[in-house]
Amino acid sequence: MRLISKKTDYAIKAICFIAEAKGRVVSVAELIREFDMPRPFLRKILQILKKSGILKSYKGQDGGFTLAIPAREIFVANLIKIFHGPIKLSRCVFKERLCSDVKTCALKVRIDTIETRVARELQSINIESLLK
Amino acid sequence: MRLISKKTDYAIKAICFIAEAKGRVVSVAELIREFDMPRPFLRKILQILKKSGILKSYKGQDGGFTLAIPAREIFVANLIKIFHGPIKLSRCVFKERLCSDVKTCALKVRIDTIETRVARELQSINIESLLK
DNA sequence: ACAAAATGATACCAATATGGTATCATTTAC
DNA sequence: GTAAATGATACCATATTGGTATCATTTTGT
Repeated sequence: MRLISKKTDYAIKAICFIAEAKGRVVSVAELIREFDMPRPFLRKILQILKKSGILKSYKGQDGGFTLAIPAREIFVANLIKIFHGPIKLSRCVFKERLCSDVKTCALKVRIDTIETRVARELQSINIESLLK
Repeated sequence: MRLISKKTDYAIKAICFIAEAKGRVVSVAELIREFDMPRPFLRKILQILKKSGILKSYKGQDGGFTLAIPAREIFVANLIKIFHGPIKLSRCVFKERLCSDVKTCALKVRIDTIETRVARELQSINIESLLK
């Protein structure tokens, strides 16, 4: 029951570092010199971020990554979604046999409220606000 | 990344039903007649709830369960904690090498704020409010 | 041309959490 | 004494998470 997994955590740190490089291409080698992350795992994460349009990549010697979009437009909620899908704090109980059950629905309404609020807050945290 | 797992879900439904029985001893047989839950799984859940002091149990024929404490004093947050441990939305990054990292801490503060709020809300939902 | 250094793609593996099953022991009511 | 209930415990299946390994491709520098 974690909002921030290793993947998200590594991704945030790497993106912050790349953002601070201000357009200079940053390689995985440089990132693992800076952070304590397993190289192949980080590579996989960066590849996913590239496919998701968060990073741009450059192959070949002196290759690496830059931001594909401004740091201000990258939100923590986006990253969580990329690695773990939509934020769903409770399963959809409506598919169950007893979906009309008052107890379940009364609870679902309240969990949904919490969920919406959490999602909104995560959507409000962008990478730019984590820099410096 | 679910707040309400199957265990918690089944537990809540079962506790609500037992609460509505108003002191009458309720057996597993009766519960699975009412709800669509796997018998051995539910048994395990109820045993844990008994050990946790939420339910009282009665062995032997005509045995079963009653509430050990009033429905008003059983909170959803308690149940989540029983089955999944303390609600921790982010891992403790302070143990990591780069714990003094500004980015990480800036994020941690914000995640912690969300976490505290979620925990408080879950702590405010008691079983009594889900009855009828 | 070629080697080095980088990412791209992909397959695989280990640990953990979750959801669930099965079995036997013990207790109690009739 | 038997049936019906919980107590205890061991086991299993699946999904998720975290991580490794390998080879292909691209680019730079000589």
